[in-house]
Amino acid sequence: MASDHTRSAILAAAERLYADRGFGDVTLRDIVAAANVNLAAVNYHFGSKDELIAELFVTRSIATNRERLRELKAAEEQGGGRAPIEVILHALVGPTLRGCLGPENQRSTAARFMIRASIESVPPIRRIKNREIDHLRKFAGAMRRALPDRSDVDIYWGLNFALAMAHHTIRESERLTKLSEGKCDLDDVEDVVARVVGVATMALTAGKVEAKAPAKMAAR
Amino acid sequence: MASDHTRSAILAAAERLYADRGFGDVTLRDIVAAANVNLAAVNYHFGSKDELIAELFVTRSIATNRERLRELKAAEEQGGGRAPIEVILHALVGPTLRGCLGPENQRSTAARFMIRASIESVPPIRRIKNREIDHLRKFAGAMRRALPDRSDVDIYWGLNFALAMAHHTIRESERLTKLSEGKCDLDDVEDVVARVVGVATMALTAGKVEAKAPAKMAAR
DNA sequence: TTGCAATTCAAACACTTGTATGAAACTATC
DNA sequence: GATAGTTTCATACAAGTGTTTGAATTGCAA
Repeated sequence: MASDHTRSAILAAAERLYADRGFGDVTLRDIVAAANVNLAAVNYHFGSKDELIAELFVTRSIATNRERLRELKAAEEQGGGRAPIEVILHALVGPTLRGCLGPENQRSTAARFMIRASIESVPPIRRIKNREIDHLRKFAGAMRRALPDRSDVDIYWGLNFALAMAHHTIRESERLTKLSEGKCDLDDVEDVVARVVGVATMALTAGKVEAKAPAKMAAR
Repeated sequence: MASDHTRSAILAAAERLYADRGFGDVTLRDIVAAANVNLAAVNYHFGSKDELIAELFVTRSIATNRERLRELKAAEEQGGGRAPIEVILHALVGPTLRGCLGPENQRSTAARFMIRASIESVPPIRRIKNREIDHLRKFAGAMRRALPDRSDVDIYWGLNFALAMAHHTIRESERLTKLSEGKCDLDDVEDVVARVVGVATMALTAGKVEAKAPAKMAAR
């Protein structure tokens, strides 16, 4: 067992560096320098650089997924097995957005790391990432229960678009701020969440309460 | 002037390799091997690896932007200076989606390269990329003319979400196919374009033609 | 304390990267 | 056809990468 101090120092330093600068240009020597440990410590404790990244990713992955599922389950139980679509979507995109946006000093390193992981797709992560599909399927199931009249195709597209808006907003938050000259306030996280959930909900419910599919025009 | 053959062979090979495998793990030696030229040729013709990437990016960048603007101008002129919002959004996301989705064999290498560039953000590209904001501003202007009652904030968010859905769908097309077990047909590009445009249009016009804003609930 | 395993460390290793060099081959002009 | 300028080529270089090694150090039990 021993001290464990070195091990966790490496994990913390690596996560912070990866979150800040991406996987591309963070070297093992950067990590050990930030963690104040010896170069060989990484290979001693984790086996290889890739295994370190993998451990980082799986740890955060199950944590994030657990949080999302907790929100989901709670909502479904409260609604007797069927939650409103907005609440489901909120459970899907809320945790990530909350972690990655908002005032600089209260952003979670963990969430920023996960965003990097979802963007850069380095080999050790890509290998693990397929399991995420099972996790998303649970949300698809809940959405189907919330919107029993919707086709599977529409459900999946709605899920895709919800994740798209959340992730893209995080990834390009700087550009959106600059483009809008600060008019879009990315620090007001709950407003961002509400916008994403609102649009996704509309995408999923359009043509149900109202007439019929307003999409499909323009072009060709 | 000379043959130029080597130069363009390098450009073509580099673009294809970067589009397929990303900037991260494509080496100069991979490129010269694919182009059947000598290793030193890259530095001779382009100065450095970064300058090769930059030239690739600026060339494609102005080409893509020109295509999008051509569609936009045409639509606005036809509408007497004001185009329908769906057509504007179609001009924004159509070209990219068409280039990156659809049957494998007819995907444009150029567009796939641009997606890579918009994702991986390697230094030489990041330096150039700020000009894209000016380009997006032109679309924001057109959208404002199409929806004069909408606030700037809503315009920018709509623009952001439209790009989000288009890019994310391209980037995660494989996962969406797997998640939906093939039910979402990513090869039907015009259907994808229509879905993206449809949702973005809804996001931008909600609470205008119909009753009142269905968005903004959930949370806080 | 003694002994033994776990951990740390400096150093080196094997490999890959982008770039530089100088000679060779080519091309076009006179 | 000789010459000057351009382009190709094999090769070497310097720097950086993850990993390995084997000796030193530490921590803990007998």
